[in-house]
Amino acid sequence: MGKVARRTQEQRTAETRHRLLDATITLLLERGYFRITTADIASVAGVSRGALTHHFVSKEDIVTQAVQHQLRKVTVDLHELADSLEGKSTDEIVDYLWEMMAGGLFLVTLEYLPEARHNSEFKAQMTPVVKEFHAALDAIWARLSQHAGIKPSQAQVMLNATMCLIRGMVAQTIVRDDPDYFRSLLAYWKGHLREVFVLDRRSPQARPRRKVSAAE
Amino acid sequence: MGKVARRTQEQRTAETRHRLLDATITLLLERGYFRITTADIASVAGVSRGALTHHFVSKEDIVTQAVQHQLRKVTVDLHELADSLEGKSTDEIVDYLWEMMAGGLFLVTLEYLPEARHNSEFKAQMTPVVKEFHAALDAIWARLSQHAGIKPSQAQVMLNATMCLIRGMVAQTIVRDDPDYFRSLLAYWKGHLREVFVLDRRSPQARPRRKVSAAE
DNA sequence: TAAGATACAGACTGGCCGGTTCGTTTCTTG
DNA sequence: CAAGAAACGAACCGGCCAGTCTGTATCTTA
Repeated sequence: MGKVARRTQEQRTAETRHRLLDATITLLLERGYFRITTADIASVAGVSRGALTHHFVSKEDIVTQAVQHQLRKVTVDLHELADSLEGKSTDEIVDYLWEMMAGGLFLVTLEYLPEARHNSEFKAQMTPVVKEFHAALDAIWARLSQHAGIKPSQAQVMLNATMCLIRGMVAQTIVRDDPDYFRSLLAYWKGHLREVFVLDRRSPQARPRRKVSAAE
Repeated sequence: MGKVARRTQEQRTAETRHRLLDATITLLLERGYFRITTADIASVAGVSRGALTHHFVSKEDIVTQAVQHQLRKVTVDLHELADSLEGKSTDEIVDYLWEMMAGGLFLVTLEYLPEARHNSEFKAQMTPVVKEFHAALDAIWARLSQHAGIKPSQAQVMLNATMCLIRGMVAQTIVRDDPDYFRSLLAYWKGHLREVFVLDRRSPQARPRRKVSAAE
């Protein structure tokens, strides 16, 4: 049988870790944090449990790093979205964020949140990972606000609200199978965003039609 | 020693079940679904595991019934809120809903959602419980909309959006310790609600409240 | 008040799983 | 190429826990 080509230690490590992290995300999504075992992860990754325990000191450790892995990929995607913003509507941005969150990102979050709430060590490991992502989001919101006729501070609040709305909706999808309901909520929110957010293609000084009350 | 007063079977059952359901909610909130055992629940309730297994066929069963118990109590509270709505602002309603959700209701939900997502039997048991609650919410929203003088359909969407926003925010509180952030989101949302409710105030029909149906 | 029914108590068990340990293979370095 | 280091594989173990089962107490009913 064809032996694997000779690789440097660095390559072996990178590949194995990568496979394990991908497998972890896949399994978090498919089976959830409390229903997967380290043996499952190793199996899906196609390596032994020994390999897993060699690279990650605990289950919490590999999950934390897997989430970081995922969030960083998503951050890259979002920056690409911000790159290609010409002619995009706020509707499209909302749709994009919804697809992203409902398509797995927030479902994975929902899997580890209960653990984070009750396992302080795990929470301590996860906190900086989440902070990094939130900071990245703020940067992306700032970029989006540049394309619109509103102040960055307003964009921050509105887009963070958008994310929270979507989070709540995704959570509800688990126990509420009602696409029309979610469509109506998204449609309402898109309408609201359109009123305030004017994605601008030419004139850089488009003004908001309404004032938004920022922090109290 | 003072023996327990003689009780009918019905009383014994009701009391034991009630203690077990209360203990389940308490423990779901404090330790989470996957970190509590049926032995824990029995212990907190002050009964034996035998009593628990006598009244509930499985862990999923007792959790489902405990959640139903909690949701029905919350429904009563919300109807009381709707009763005493004179002179209340939308700000106060938002604050009430936030306190309710962040104070435990949605944290409990977050505990069982992962199980519901991956355990189809559990999900099947939980679905009607959640549906009942959603229907109750719709009825309450209808009452609120009559009070505020806006169209029921609009109130449905806005108040459901409010709930989803709050859900997303509560989820985020677990990994984001930043009260100012959440305050600013709530402040923004209150402002938005004020605008809409004021906007539709111009056709106020001050009719007496009537019973409303949850039907679409 | 006796017999059956219901409520409750507590021991047992079989499977699971994360962490540990140790042996083997692959790569690096001098 | 030899020796050490890193990567990996696999068996083992100790604790945990939901469900089961059997025995006992309390209540109902005829």
